[in-house]
Amino acid sequence: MRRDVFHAVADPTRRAIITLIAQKAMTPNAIAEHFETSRQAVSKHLRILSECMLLKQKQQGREIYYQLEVKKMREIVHWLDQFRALWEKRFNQLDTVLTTMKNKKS
Amino acid sequence: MRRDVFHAVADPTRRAIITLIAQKAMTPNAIAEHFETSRQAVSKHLRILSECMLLKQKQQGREIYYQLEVKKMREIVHWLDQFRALWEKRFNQLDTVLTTMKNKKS
DNA sequence: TATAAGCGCAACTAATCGGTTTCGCAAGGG
DNA sequence: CCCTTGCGAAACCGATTAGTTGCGCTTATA
Repeated sequence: MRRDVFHAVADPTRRAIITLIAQKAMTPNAIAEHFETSRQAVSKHLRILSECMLLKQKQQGREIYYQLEVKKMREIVHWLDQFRALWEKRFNQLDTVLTTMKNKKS
Repeated sequence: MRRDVFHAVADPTRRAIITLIAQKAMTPNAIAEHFETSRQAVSKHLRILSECMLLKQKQQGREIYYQLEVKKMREIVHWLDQFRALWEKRFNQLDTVLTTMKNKKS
């Protein structure tokens, strides 16, 4: 069983849930109302998100409020950092080309 | 069959392949040498990456060189942008709003 | 106190996943 | 010309997935 942020984010419904509970804590029922799926399906997604360490939860009577552990999302950003240089290199190269053209003109 | 960048990135082997072919184009065999798995398994991953529009390929004789379409990775970055403001919450709300406005402009 | 609401958990199902094995085809090399 | 090499595609396998249905526990409410 693979449980990491990348797995959490792979499913589109899960991404929608993540976006939903990023701003404010919500109960499973409240979340389920935003989708076509059942409360139980949402609950399963919440369990996965929880196993991926992506959730903060707070019991309030018989209701459980779930909110996103936003910091955890930065793990994806960190992995993506290795590519940032590559797609910025394109701009740098373009800059070089432009500079060269400009210099040749003058 | 769900084929998007998030699906591509969900598998750890696929992430390793992505990292590998980000810098320079490689043949399936050359890629497979970096892992425990077979050439065929790598080929399957390449097919998936290709369906996710993450590959550039170039035939050279009987060899096929695959390289990462780095730009496509930015789709993940764009999705993550919605959380950036949330984990930079150490600023007060006005600062966050101003930063968001500034980033959207540039 | 009886009933309803909110929830997690377990069992089940069809679909999909990552991997292997096998095959066929095209391109080099002796 | 044959043999090897590099590759994709298909068939198959066990494991995992996302979803459903049904259950039982706890908490609120009439």
